[in-house]
Amino acid sequence: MRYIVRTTIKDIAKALDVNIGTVSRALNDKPGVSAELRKKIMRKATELSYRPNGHARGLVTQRTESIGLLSGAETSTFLSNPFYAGIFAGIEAETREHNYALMFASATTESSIFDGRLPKFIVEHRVDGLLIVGAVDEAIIRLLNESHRAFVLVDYHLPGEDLETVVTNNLRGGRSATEHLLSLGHRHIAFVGGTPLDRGNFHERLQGYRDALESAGIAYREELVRGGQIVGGHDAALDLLDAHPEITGIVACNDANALAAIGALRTRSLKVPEDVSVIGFDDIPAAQESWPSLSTMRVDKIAMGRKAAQRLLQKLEEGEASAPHQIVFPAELIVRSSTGAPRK
Amino acid sequence: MRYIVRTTIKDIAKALDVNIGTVSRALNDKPGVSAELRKKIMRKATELSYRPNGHARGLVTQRTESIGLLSGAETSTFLSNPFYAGIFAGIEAETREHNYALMFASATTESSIFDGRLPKFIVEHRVDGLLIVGAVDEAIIRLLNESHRAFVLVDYHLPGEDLETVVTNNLRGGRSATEHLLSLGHRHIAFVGGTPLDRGNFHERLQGYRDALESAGIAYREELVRGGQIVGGHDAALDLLDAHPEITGIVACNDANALAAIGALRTRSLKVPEDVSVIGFDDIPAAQESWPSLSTMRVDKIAMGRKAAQRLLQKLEEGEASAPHQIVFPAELIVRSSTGAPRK
DNA sequence: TTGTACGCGTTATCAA
DNA sequence: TTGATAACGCGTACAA
Repeated sequence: MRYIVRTTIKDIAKALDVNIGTVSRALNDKPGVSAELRKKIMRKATELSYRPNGHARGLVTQRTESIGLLSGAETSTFLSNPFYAGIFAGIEAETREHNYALMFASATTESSIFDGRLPKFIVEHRVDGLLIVGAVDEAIIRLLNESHRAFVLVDYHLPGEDLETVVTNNLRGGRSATEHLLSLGHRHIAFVGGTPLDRGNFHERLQGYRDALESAGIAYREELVRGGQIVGGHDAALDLLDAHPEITGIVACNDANALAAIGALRTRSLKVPEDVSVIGFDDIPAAQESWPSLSTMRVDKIAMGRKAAQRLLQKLEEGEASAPHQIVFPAELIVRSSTGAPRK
Repeated sequence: MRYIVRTTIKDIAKALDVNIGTVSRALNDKPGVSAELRKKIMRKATELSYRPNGHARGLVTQRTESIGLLSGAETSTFLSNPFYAGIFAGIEAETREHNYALMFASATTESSIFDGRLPKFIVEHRVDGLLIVGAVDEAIIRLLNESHRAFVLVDYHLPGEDLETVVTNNLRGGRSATEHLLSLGHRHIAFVGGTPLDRGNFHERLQGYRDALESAGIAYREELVRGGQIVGGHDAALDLLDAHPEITGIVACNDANALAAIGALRTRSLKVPEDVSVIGFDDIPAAQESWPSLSTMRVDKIAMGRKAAQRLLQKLEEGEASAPHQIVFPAELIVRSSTGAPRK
């Protein structure tokens, strides 16, 4: 479906009676063109509203000047997660500022590593590099790595592998969240939500929770920990509260689960924070808008996205020489109204 | 940054001692190749893990087999709007299933129509067509239309223009929402939220509200209508409630504003729905998860996104001949627990 | 400083 | 059915 004949460097060359090589050099700011002629060419280019043809250029330069964002989760899940949405926004901003185009696709686990199921833009090399956000199939990452494709993992890492990553300091964050409750005087603190809980981000946050308890001289009680999906956060909290009425504080694996837990407390007519304090993780927009507003560990999602994109673009410039960085973003304690002193 | 020499049809041709033309035909399922040779070529292709080069192909076919998603809002605003996120997901699904790649960019108003500020993939014709989601600068739409680019407007339309659009039936939806409250016995019904309110979706929903009142023989009172941003939905509702304590029902321009209004009611210690009923619009995930769960007008966002992508792809196939469709999706009343009979 | 010409990988047209 | 070859638009090494 093409109606319009686009102008090419050939047209410009013809109009000015110069050679296409000269036009190409002028347009690309390359040396070897007199200032005068260069100006004339530029003027003619805008006059004819010339736009470079990405295909032709890519064919010779072997570069696309676009990068791909690969989601580890199903698209709707990915986008409806405010954490990932923030990272996406950061990536988009940085990408645009560097005049790269951005492609999007999701690589769900079912899609396996068979090429046909991998996003088209990866298979067909239509991007110079990849930003992989969230947990994707290890096999895919290995495949990409072995075929020397440039990529950066965001909010995910393969323990023990020396890959380019941008992640949150979950361990310290989980610890800080717990310490906040401890400092308020809480002693019976539960941990809710998170799947999986035996590895990944939530595991690290849980580990931070354990560390904080230990440092405070409080025994870790496995029965005060309940994993589960977001909606399950509600049920998990109900279970816990019914079985362990001594609980006065809850550390949630993320804000969504924290909000679900607050819903559960409401079901039991328990007040937040008078009866039970709740702290989340991520600082999604809803944390501020909810009632009561949610104390949480803030992660600068935009900055993470931007940083990841920066690293990728740098990698693309430096080429193979570039040594992998592992960048860790801190989580900052934000105290709002869902946490307070424990009930007497 | 290329480390690997990709195999081309030339390699396959050489390996099998046939001509590249033959290889091309075989690989593209074109006639003119013996079944036997075709099979041999296919086998060799997988053996050498051949991947077509999009640039080379695009250069000759003038097609990219990718489409662009253009957001009318700033990326973070766009993504954090569950309505748009749903549409995005629908678009992505449909696009992937048709084996098209998807590019993303936002066209905020400040970016004006100067080419340099338009997303790269549009300027450089790196997509075959565009899905424009939400309100973008009219000048951009005109520009695209005049240059005969293929595009579909989603959740937006230019009144009076015969463009390809996929929108929600806001008028009827606003009417249904209001009628729901009327049928419960409410007589003092306010309308909150929405910017702008003098045009676009929210205007149409407001119009539906007016129509419903009129049909019920209830005078429209301008003082019961308050526009405003989402966060402002809270303040708008507070204003209204303080000035007009007779209000027993609220129609919100969308779910986000409805939830904000509920927050406002809580601030005034008014119960939902016992004291005041609230109904939203869109049926975002939070509508179901909130407390009380929100009655709303459901819009099938995924289906809208899919439909829009379908139309675009069809347009691309049919070419100029394709007459613009204006597709209108209904909004379905979902009754949850935020609406009930008015207080006595 | 400017021009020439080749090649990037593919499709398509024509001839064999 | 198969082969040869000319585009497609651009960048660039080399020649002038």
